Amino acid sequence: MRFSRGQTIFFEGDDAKCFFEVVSGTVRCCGLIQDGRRQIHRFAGPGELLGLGGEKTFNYSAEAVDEVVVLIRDLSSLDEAIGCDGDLRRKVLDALRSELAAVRCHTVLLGRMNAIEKLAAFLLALSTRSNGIDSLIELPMTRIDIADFLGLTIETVSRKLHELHREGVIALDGPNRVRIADRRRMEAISEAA
Amino acid sequence: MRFSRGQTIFFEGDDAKCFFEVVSGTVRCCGLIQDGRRQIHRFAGPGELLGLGGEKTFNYSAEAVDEVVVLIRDLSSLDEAIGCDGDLRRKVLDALRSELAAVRCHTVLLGRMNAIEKLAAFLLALSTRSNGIDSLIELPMTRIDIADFLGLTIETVSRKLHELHREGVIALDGPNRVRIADRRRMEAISEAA
DNA sequence: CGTCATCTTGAGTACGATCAAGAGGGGTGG
DNA sequence: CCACCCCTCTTGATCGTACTCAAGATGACG
Repeated sequence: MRFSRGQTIFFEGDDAKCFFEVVSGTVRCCGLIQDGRRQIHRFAGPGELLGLGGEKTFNYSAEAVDEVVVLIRDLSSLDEAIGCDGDLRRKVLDALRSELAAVRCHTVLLGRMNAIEKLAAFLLALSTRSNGIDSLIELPMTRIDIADFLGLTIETVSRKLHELHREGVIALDGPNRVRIADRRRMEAISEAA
Repeated sequence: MRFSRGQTIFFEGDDAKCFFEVVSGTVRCCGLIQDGRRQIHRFAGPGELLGLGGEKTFNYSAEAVDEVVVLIRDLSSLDEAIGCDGDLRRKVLDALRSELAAVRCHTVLLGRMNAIEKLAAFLLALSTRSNGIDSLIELPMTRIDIADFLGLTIETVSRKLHELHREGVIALDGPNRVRIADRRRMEAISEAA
């Protein structure tokens, strides 16, 4: 199943009849408060599973950040299937556990880091997730997405990005491309646990 | 197994050989950054499971907030046991899912609420969790714990608590006892999704 | 009664938000 | 091909909330 930039994959509150596996592209998972404030919990990339939260309805919304392809799987029979199929069981449990670990890490970032530490930690996480070796980072998401992920405003994201640039820690090649120039300093700034 | 106020149940980084079920008392689960800043992910009460994160080592620390009794369970055989035992499977999956839902909710609070909204949401959650009906809330944890849970400082927690009191939304009966005087206003303040 | 830890309160500061304006870039249509 | 529009991003000025630093109050315990 294919979704294009900005399309919603599922809404918070929808009946959770199925779960999803991201094949390509990036998905943002977000929660809202009534006056429109938004908090993105997670950017999900290829291989990651969505919608395992597992109550009757989804408790967050999922939207396509760019061109996204997902597999749709039936959720109703998952619990029993987990019992039978060891591989599936491991896959689902691993997905839940790594999501839990990631969101705990994110919690520390949101509650206890300042703006520049948040940015540095975010960029480093993207770097290790996508390229592994290369220091070039593609940002498929807009400043709004980054801000809503880090608990900041778009202006602060922009300012701190350029501050990192002025200090020689990163190079900016257009708004959506960043290169880590000084990984050591970057890690020092985001001294996360 | 019994722990008293302030004792550590397990450390971040310890080998995760077992998991825990809280029998009585309150446990705080927290992550740290190197300079000592702390973020509490969760307060776990009776019936809740700890340590299901499931990597080789724990990725957070658990400490007793007050007098705590926990059951210790072997983790090594859990994956297979989940395959055999449907009740256990449901219990573990439910625990993972509700923890995930709670931490997502917490993420919105940390990233997108201001101090007074955080306090109101925190007190309401405590109220529904413990008493259900009664509006009296016991706070087993100190201001430091509350601050580290909400991503605030102890001074701000104290100030905002007294602000809610001045406005007639809550009554304060000593530092560790709060009564919700005007639940409607409370919910309006914490208009969480 | 004294000590220690926790909590409260005040004054000043700083960080990030808000408000506002302008720059860049891509797409569409004339 | 250029002009225009729209959307995103950047940059500046000001403001406000929560933090920091500091001192005092409260309560538990020996």
